[in-house]
Amino acid sequence: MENKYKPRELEKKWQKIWEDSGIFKVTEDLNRKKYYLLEMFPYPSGKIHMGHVRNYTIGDVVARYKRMNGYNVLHPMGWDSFGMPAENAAIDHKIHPATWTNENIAYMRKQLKEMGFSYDWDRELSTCEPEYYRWEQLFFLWMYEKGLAYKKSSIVNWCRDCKTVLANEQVEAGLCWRCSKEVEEKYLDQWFFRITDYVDELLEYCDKLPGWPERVITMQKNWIGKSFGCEIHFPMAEGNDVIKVFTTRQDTVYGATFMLAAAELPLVMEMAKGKPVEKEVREFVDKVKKQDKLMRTSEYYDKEGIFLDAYCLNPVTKKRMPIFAANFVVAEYGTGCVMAVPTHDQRDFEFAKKYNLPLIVVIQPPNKSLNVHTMTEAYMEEGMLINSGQFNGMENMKALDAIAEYLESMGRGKKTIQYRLRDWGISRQRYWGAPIPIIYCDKCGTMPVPETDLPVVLPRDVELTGEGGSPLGKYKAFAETQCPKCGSAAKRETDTMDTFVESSWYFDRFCSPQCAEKPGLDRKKVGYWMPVDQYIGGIEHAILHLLYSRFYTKMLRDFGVLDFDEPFINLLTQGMVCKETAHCKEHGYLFPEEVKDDKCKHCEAAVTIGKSEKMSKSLKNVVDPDYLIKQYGADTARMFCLFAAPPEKDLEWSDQGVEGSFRFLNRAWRIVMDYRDDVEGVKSAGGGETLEGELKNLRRKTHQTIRKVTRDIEDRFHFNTAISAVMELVNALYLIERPAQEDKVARSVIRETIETVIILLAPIVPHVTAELWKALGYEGSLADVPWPAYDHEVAAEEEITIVIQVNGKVRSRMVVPVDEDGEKIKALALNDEKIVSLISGKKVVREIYVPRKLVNIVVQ
RNA sequence: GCCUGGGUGGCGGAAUUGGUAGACGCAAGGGACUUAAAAUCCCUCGAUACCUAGUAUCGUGCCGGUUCGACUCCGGCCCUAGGCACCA
Repeated sequence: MENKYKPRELEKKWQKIWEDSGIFKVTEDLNRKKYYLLEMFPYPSGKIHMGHVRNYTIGDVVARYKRMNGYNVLHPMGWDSFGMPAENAAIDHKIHPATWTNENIAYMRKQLKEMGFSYDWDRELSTCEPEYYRWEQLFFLWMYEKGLAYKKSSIVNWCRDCKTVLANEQVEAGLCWRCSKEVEEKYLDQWFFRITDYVDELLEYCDKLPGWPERVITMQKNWIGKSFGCEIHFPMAEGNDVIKVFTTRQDTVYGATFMLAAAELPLVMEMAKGKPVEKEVREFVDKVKKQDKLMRTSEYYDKEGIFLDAYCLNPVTKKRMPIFAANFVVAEYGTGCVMAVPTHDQRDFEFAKKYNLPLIVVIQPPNKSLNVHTMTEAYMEEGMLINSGQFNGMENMKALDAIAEYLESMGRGKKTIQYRLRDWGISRQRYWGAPIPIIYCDKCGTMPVPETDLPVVLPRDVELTGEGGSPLGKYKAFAETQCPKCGSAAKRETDTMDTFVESSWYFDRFCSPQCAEKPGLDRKKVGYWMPVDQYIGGIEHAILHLLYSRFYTKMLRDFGVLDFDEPFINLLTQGMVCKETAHCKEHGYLFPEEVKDDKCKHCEAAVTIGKSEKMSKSLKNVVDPDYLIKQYGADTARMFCLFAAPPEKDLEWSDQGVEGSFRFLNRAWRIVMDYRDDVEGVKSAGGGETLEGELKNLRRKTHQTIRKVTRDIEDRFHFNTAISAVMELVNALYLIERPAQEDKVARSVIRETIETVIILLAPIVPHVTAELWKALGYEGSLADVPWPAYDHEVAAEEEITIVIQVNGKVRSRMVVPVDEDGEKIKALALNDEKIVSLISGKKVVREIYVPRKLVNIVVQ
C-alpha cells in the first residue's frame, strides 16, 4: 500500500467490495432490534444536488451508526419517478418521459453509489413502474368503494403554463409553485380523496408525535385549522329561505347589522335576479372573479360590496339586515356567508363605514366606553356584553356557550366545528402519472376497473405535443374501452393521479418491494419494519407530503393492511444548503467559474457578491457533487456537509471549508500510516496497564472522545461537534512524543487511540476508515465492528480546575483533585493569593461552592 | 397582522441542567523544515487600555428584571428566515 491518501482509488475499491459482498442487504430477523431509517426519496430530475448529498449523508451516518450498535437496519432508496418535468422534457426535447426518467435514474443511482451510501439496493423501487402503481390503483378502488375517493365538479387552481390543476398546497401566494405563473380558476370534474374524514385523528395525533419538530407540528395544525364556533340561521325577511353562516363569535350576534355573501356564490345572482340591481350585481360579480385571479399576489385590495336589494332578519334582535355581496368573503370557508358585526370586527367596521351601515356596540371594554359615532376601529378585545338581551352583564367569552345553546333552543343554530383543510384533489390532466382505474359507461355510469384487470398500464406510445388537454384523452387505444359490466363501448378516465399519492405509501412498499401478492404489501414484513424509526428530509414537505402520508397510513390501517397509526416516529428536517451569489450587471447571475478576481469573466465588470441563498440553478450558486467527488472524494464531501453546521440548520457552503475537511482526512490518514509499523502486532490497550503522564492523558482523552461522540450522535444528531471531538483527539495524538520501540504499553495505548479514531469516524467517512482499518491488519468489515463503549474510570478526570469568583466575576483558578472536599476547596479559595488581595478589608457575606465547577465569594 | 425558528469573533459554529463565553474548523499572522515554493509540523489569534511580560475594563441584537452568578430564565423592543394570512 502506498502511503498517500488517494480518495478516488480507495473509494471505488470499497464501493465495489460493499456491492459484491452485499453487506447492506437486510432481511427480517426477529431476534434483533430493527431500525428503519428513511430519507425522502428523490425525484429523478437529472443529477443529484448538494441538498440530496446533505440529506442522504445525514441518513447514512445514522444508519451506519445504528448498524454498529447492533441494530438490524433497513435503509432503502428509490425514485419518485412520476411527475411533470419528465413530460416537459418530452415536449421540449422529443424524448419519451420514460426514457428521460430512466436515464436520469441510472445516472443518479451511479452518483449515490459513488457517495458510498449504505443502501440495500435490492429494494430499489421506481414509482412509475406498473409493479408499483398497480397497488395504488387497487387502493383507489377500495377508496372508491368506501366513498373515500369521489368525484365532484369544482373550481380548481389552473396553471396556464403547466396546463394542469394544482392542489391548494401547490399554490404559493397565488402563483404556481413550479413555474410561478399566476394561477387561474377553472371548473372541472375532479377526483378527490376524503382526507377530511380523518381530520380529527390527524389533528389529535399531532400531539402524539413527540419525535417531530415542534414547528412541523405547528404547521400541520395550522393547515388543518380547526375552529370551534356556531352555525347561525338568519331567516330571509320575505319568504321561507334561510341564510346559514358559520361564526366563532356568536357572542356578538346581537351586534350583527348586515349580512355578507361571497360574490362567487350562486346565491348572490339568485337574490338579485329580476331586480333593478341585477345588471349592476352581475358586473360586480364578474369584476370580483377577475380580481380573484390576482388576489393573493397583490396587496389587500379595498373591501368592496354591493347591496342585493334583499334583507334577512337577525334571529335574536329581529332587526332587518341588508344583504351584500362582498369581495373579501371566502366562498370555500364555512358557508360562504358571514354575519357582519361592524363594532367588533375590523373588516366589517371598514365595510360599514364605507357603505354607511348601522353599528351596535355589544361588548363593553373594562376601562372605557365605546361610542358608535366616535369609534375609529372595531373593538376586538374581551369585555362585558351589553345590548344583548338576557346576556347583558356576562363576560363575552363566557357567553359563547350560553348564546350557542340559546340559538339552538330557538332552532336558529347549533354549535359546530370548521376546518381549513379541504379534501385532496388528485386529478391531473397529465400523461406522466398513474392512471385512475375508472371507466365511464353511458349505460352503467361510473364503473371501477375490476381488480382482476389491474394494473391499468400507462401506454407508452402517446404523442406529447404540449397542447392543452389530456394527452391520454386523445389516445384512442387507451381511452376507448368496454364497460366491465355490460360490455358496451365506454371511456376510460384519462386523468392521472397527483404524484403525492405515490409518495404517501412508498415507505411501506420498501418493506416488501417485490411483493406481487395483493395488496402489494407483505403484512409480516411491513409489520416487522414499520413504522419508520427515523425519517429525514427537507422542511418544504412539512405540510403536503407528511400530511398525506399520515392520512394514507390511517386509511390503509382501516383497510386492514397496516396495524399502526402513524408512519414516522421521529422526523428530522434538515436545513437548506446555501451559498453566496455572484451577480454581474451585464450578464446576470454568474457561476463561480465565471468570476475571476471579483470580476466578470465575460466583461471584466465588477461582480456584486450577494447574500447567501439556497443553492439553485437560477441563482447559479450551485456546487456540483460530481466535481467534489472527483476533486476530493466522497468522504470529504460527506465530512464537510456534517461538519459545517448541525443538520437542522442551514448549511453555509464554503470552498475553503471543504479544503479544511480534506486536510483533516489527510491528517488522520498520515498519523495512522505513520504509526502503522509501531502498532503492528500490538494489542489495543484494554485496561490493566498502569499509565501515567501523557499516555494516561491520551487514554483518558480517547475514552472521553468515545463518550462525547456517542452522546452527540445518539442524543441529538450533532455530527459537527462529534467531528470536532475526534479532531481534538487527532490533535492530541500529534502532540504525543513518539514512544520507543520496546515500549509495548505505550504502543498499545496509541493503537487504542488510532482504532478509536477510525471507528468513531467510520459512519461519517466510511471509505477512508475502511482502508485504514485494513492497514491496521484487520480483515473483517469495519461497518460491522461494534461501536465502542467508554470506560467510566478511564474517562474520569483526576484533577479539575475550579474557578474562583468574587461577586460573580472570575478572578482566579485553581487545580484540585477531583474528589477534593468542598470545605477544603472553599478554604483554598479564600487563601488564594489573588483573592486575598481582592477581598482584604471587605466582609465576606457568602461563599457558594458549586461542586466540580466554582467557588463564588460574595463580599461587601 | 398572527404562529414558529434564529441573532455569539473577520467567517462557519461550540458552550448538553443557570456556573471558566468563543471548543473545533476556516481565514489571518509568526516560526520550523526546504536552495526555493507547495505541502507538512508547531505557535498566536474577541475588543480596548497600559511602562504590551501580565493585568484591568468591556463583550453573546437592544432596554430592563430575577439571581451570589444569565448566551441560557422572565418582561418589552429591534432585526432576520420560514409558515399562515380578509378563515368570520
